[in-house]
Amino acid sequence: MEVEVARIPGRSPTAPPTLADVAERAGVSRQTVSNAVNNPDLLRSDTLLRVQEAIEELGYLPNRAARNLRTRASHLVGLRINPVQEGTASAIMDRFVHSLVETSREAGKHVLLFAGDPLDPLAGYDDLLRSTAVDAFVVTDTYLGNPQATWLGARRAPFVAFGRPWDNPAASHPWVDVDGAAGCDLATTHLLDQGHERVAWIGWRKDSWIGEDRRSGWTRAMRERGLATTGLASRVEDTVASGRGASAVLLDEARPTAFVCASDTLAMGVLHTLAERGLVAGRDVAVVGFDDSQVAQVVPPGLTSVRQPLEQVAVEVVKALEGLLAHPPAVGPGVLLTPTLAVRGSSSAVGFGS
Amino acid sequence: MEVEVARIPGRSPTAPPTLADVAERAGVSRQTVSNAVNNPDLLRSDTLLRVQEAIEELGYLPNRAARNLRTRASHLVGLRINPVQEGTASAIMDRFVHSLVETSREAGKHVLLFAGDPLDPLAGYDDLLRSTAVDAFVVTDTYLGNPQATWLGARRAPFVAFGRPWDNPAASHPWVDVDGAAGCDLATTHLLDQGHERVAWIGWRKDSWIGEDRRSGWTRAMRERGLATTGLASRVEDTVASGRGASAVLLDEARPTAFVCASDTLAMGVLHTLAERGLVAGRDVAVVGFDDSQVAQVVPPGLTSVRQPLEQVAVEVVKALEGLLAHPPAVGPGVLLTPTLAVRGSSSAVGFGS
DNA sequence: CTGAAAGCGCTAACAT
DNA sequence: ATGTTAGCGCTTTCAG
Repeated sequence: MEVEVARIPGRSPTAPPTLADVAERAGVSRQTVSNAVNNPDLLRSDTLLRVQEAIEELGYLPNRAARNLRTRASHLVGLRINPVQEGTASAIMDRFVHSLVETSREAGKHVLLFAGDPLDPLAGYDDLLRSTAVDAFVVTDTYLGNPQATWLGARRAPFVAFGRPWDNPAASHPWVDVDGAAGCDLATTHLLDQGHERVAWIGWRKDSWIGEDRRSGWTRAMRERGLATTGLASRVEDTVASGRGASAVLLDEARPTAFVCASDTLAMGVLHTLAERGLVAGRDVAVVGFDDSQVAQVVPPGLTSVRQPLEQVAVEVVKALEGLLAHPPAVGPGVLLTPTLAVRGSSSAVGFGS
Repeated sequence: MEVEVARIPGRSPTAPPTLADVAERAGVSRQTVSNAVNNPDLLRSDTLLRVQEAIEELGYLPNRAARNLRTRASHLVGLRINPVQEGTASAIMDRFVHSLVETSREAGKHVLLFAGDPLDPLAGYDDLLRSTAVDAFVVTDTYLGNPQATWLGARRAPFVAFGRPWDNPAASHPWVDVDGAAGCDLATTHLLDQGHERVAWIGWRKDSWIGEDRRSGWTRAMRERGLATTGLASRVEDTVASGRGASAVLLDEARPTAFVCASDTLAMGVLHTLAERGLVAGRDVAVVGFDDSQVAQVVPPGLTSVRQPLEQVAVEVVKALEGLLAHPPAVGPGVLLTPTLAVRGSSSAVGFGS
């Protein structure tokens, strides 16, 4: 296929134009072009215009590598991703990653992905840092406290955490998190408002900070109405099978009429139990999950679920990144966002019919 | 918090060591260090060892920006991601992205994410290309043919497509794809083997190449057994609601005992209809989806689904990228991989009970 | 407000 | 097998 390409005089037709090309075309020095791009207000308006025209005509865009070398910044943000957990519902990262990419672009940054060994929370960071491949990191897996924080802190690596520094509330790094307790309070209150009184909890084991936080929302909402929680809670692993098992036991022993779960995965386990017993979610027993995963959105009759405001999280994370990378660096306080509740058929009759 | 950091003599404690630092320490020239890193076989083994020791001691890693500038390569691969479709089941990208990141790392590349306007298949590519931010692209959304191919081709931008060049089978760019027809043949045959004879199809509208490909697998399998397909097929949009509506109509008018769907999203629609009518998936009516999404894995009683070998796809994509970026570039033929079937409760009694 | 000079850290080409 | 020279394209001094 033959294609028309604007030829840049004196250069290979495929080589992108450089600052020098633009300068020549506009009849100014290279520095002036650089200023036109980075500090337009330094130029007289007519020169500026002439340079901008030349830039336009040549389709000039600054060479990243050169700029990065000079400014010691890559405008890249590293994000570590873990393997997708098969058989799990919570695909929260998907939504977060997209929001982060979108928001980063508006801040002139791009997101660089790297893989992590799930067993080693530190793997992968070091190389990128030492090779100056990224300016900063977004750290997401802070569920086990975050060893990254102290480690990255020690290397003076700028990073923003999505997740609170559970093990060290006084930590000085910027973080953004979603209030899990508020979310579960919301979920529980929603169920109580529907007339439920025996609302069970299925959550994670006690060593999970996030799990305890979410659970506290359930406890709080129950206590607020003067309802007992004894015997209504279960702590298991985050798998469908565990949710299934826990809900079966709870139904037998505590006769709850509703379940609040620490994750959509667990909630799906409850739906399994209900299906097994010929019970209908939303009619016979109400169920609420956490994360508003795609699963929650499409499973019949729709799983009510706590939805994290990931778009907002991304905005705050990028804001924090910009502060962090500014001169001088500015670190604001942690940001705690409030989730919402996506109500569907599993917790209301509304989902039935149409 | 006070931290011990190895001080590099003569430099700011935070500045990473450079080639020159290593050279000085090892008592060789900078070029020799460069060779030690990039062409170790050029060095005498004892010098190599000495240099490697110095590298080790200083924790030296080449500065990416400098290397990129010099070699005119970023070792970055651009991948455009689209917003997560809410209310949809197919989260195939998640798995693919992770595989790609893993495989790329082994090839010394990283994945750079950028956002795309779903309405403009070309958006975002240009800037990255002209600013030399990436060496190549992985193009995934080839479902509408791929305008990117001709566009990127015209700019001499190296890219590998995940997806066939449907509109131009003779296209000369490298591509990797999964045989959708084979997948649906597999799914249909699986159902026929269970004794089903009236196997319905719910797929996409005719203008979707991928949809037609998948559908042809169903047709093929049915014909092979001498079964009629008339009245058993429906073409709708890829939403849960459409799958629900289509399955309701088909059940009323054609009395199928099984459904093969072009996506898990549509299959979930079928499950909705079954739930509405008090029918049990896998016992009363069999259902098979496509993509083996998380939804398929966790919905009761488990949705049988065609699983794309995304890890393999990633491997082939990276292989193609390496060929493309080699000197001279080597473009192999398109690679077509065969999916497998993840069998679950929705198409067999096996899923029941435990 | 604009231009000239220097150098970021690295590697390709050549010289030894 | 190792060292020397030059320069990738840009921005940060510093002069004019």
